[in-house]
Amino acid sequence: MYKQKILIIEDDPAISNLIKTTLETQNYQYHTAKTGSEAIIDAVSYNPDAIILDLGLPDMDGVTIINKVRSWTNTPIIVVSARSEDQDKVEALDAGADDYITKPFSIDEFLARLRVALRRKNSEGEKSDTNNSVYVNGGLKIDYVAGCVYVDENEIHLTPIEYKLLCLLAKNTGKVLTHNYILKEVWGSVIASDTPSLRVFMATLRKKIEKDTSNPQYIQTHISVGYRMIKV
Amino acid sequence: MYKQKILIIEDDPAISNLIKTTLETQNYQYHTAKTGSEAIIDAVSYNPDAIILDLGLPDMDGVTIINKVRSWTNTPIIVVSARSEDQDKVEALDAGADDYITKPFSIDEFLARLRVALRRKNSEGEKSDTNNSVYVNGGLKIDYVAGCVYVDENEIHLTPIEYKLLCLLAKNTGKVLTHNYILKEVWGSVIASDTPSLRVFMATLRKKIEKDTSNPQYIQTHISVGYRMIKV
DNA sequence: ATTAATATATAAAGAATATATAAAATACAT
DNA sequence: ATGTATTTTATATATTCTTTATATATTAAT
Repeated sequence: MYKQKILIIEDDPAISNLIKTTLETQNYQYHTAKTGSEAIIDAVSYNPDAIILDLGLPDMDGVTIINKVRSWTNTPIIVVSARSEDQDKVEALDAGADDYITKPFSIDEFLARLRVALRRKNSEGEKSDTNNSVYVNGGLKIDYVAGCVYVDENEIHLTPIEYKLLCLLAKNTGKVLTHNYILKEVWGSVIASDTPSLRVFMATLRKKIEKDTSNPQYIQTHISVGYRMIKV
Repeated sequence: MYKQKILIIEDDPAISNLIKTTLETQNYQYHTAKTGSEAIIDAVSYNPDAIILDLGLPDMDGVTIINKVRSWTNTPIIVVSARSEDQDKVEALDAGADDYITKPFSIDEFLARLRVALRRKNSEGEKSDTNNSVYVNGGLKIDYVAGCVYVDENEIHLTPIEYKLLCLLAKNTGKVLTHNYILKEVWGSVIASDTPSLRVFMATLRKKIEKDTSNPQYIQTHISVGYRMIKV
């Protein structure tokens, strides 16, 4: 299962360790940065799901960090700070922080607020994925999210292996895939004796998507090598 | 210019007035509700951009209100509460609240946190289907607020799990949901041994909403993958 | 070209797996 | 206590996968 990645930006080792241990118990993955400049780099390269930011860093103003990060991503930022003045909170939140917790803080509340941040990130993620996930090749259409295949606008039913097979070919349109490669990808095995089985699946798949199976439009045979999906 | 609409759910007139005056100075539009049941209705009809919720309402538990609202919309909810116990915060935030402020609170901080909530709402953009409190698909109708389900205008009775299951499928109409995803969302667990239980629920749910269970109109089986609600 | 050797397509039977659903057992709530 | 909801268990049915067999096609060799 995917562990969510948290970037901790904090120079005080005591707080940093507390947060690290807490995140470990909750099975999150994390990475730490001790300076602002380091933090900016990590925010890019580590690609975290959420950022925990201490405002009192030695080399850079907290608001500057928030602005820098916000210039290219909406990754949730939770500020953790010793300063409880209104003005500090307002500045950080208006700069683009999503939440502001003052030290000392309760671990349970901290985790709950982190969950809020991650929940939001997730629900936003679903939205963007939903659109650009349709494969179209001539009259053939694969909707990966819906898990459906259409031939000339008519939905056709594929078994799990047939579906995997078609997706594999589609994702590699134009490339010849060897028998062994296909077996490894779809079945997970490389037992050569499964090749006859692959042939049977190829036949049934063609019967479902090709107009004339003896003159296939989509899936081409490369004798003694493998198969290839053609861009029509 | 469009004034953003805030729904205030608060029975204490003193706090209510304070918030109202504050919002007025900032040029927000607002509407108030004094009870939970009133609040639910207004959340639908007033269609606010953000909700300010006091947990200590006389007629309804705060978490219940959050759950109800969250069953059909992601409108940001900021809880304002006199209770500062960790447990209260965690419960409200995990139920779906976006922020939690304890009384007495600073007006400036309150406004900053409100701006955070509204900023997010804007960046998420217009969600088309998701924001409706009634789901309609052919003869199937779900009233999320009332918690009722109708098939061809006749109300049917669903058990809690059946209802959650149906809502999950409805919210993801068109998408195939895997067994594990459904188990995680409805039961909160990922124990694979629960799959038989899921099957039983699927059967009873179909018996209640499908005309012919052996040829389902709404819920389609994707063998060895999961289930899908079809847009009829 | 003709023949032999090899590769592929596909039908059909058999084995393995997944699903639907009834019914019993357990847990839960009022 | 009683009724309702959920989980477990068992089993028939349906679907999918593999194997086997055979016809056809392709390649290689003489």
